[in-house]
Amino acid sequence: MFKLSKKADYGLIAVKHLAMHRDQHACSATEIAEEYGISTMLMAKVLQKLARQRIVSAKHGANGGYLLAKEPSQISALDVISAIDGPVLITSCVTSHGNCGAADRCTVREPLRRVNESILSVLSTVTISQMSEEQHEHALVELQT
Amino acid sequence: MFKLSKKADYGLIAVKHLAMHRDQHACSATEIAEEYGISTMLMAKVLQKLARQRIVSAKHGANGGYLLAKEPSQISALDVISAIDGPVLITSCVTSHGNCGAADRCTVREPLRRVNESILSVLSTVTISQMSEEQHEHALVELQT
DNA sequence: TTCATTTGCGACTGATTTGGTCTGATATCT
DNA sequence: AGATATCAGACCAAATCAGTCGCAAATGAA
Repeated sequence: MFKLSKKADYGLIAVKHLAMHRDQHACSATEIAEEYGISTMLMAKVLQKLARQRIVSAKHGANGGYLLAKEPSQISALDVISAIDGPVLITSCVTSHGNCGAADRCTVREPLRRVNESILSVLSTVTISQMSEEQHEHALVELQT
Repeated sequence: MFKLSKKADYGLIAVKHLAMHRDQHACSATEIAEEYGISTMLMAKVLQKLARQRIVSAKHGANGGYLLAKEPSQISALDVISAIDGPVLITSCVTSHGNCGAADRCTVREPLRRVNESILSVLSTVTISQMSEEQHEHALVELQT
């Protein structure tokens, strides 16, 4: 129903946390999870996915944990969300390979594809550094109607 | 995972169908469902929700069916989607009444609220009449960063 | 070297959501 | 009266999601 998964939500929280604590020690999954009252196990799983996509870098061992792998301004909300939940597709039809079987008859496919791209555009415009700022400027995103 | 429900998808198909057949006879749920290879029962249910939100108007009885209740240019994709699936909220935290319990600690709440509004803006900018056109202009949507 | 700490990964379970069906009622036209 | 539609809600099965567990591998410190 057009909702972010909790995992993606937690991912954004974690990445923002790392952005705010950068140049300090690496943050362990446990540390982050406890700070926000999230299950340790689940936060660990989320951070693993972020690490696999090279959004954060992991450090094993005692006093290990996670660090941002890029500048906060180079990480978009879309990066985080799709690292955790896979590609953002508002309909199942939009996929490259599989289609909904009624693709030939389906008249909303193409309009929805454009809506999808607008949403991708919104999500990729929002960066972690923007999410960490107090002040908020305005930007314009091209909507392909 | 940020996907439109199938019901919302079917709703858009149905409304677009009605837009293309306006000034003709009323279209029954069965007629629309068969044209696109969708379960009749399910399409009926979708149309009922659209009727309850006054997006389409229903006509009972033989030769009855549904007609658009407004001009296609006055119906947005958001209207259709939220009529079927309820309000579009990308996180559960964003709700008016309930919050996620960790609201005070949650640092992504406010940024996500702005992303949510940008998405609402995208969806409300796309109208059924636009979805029926072949030619597509470009519009600008303000993104609140 | 040994041990505690921490990430990495896959399997698993339970809860929630969603897709889809069925039944019965009500309205309307012929 | 009878055929055709919508209306409403209960209902079920399948898919998805949240969250847990166990075990392996890497690393740092005593």
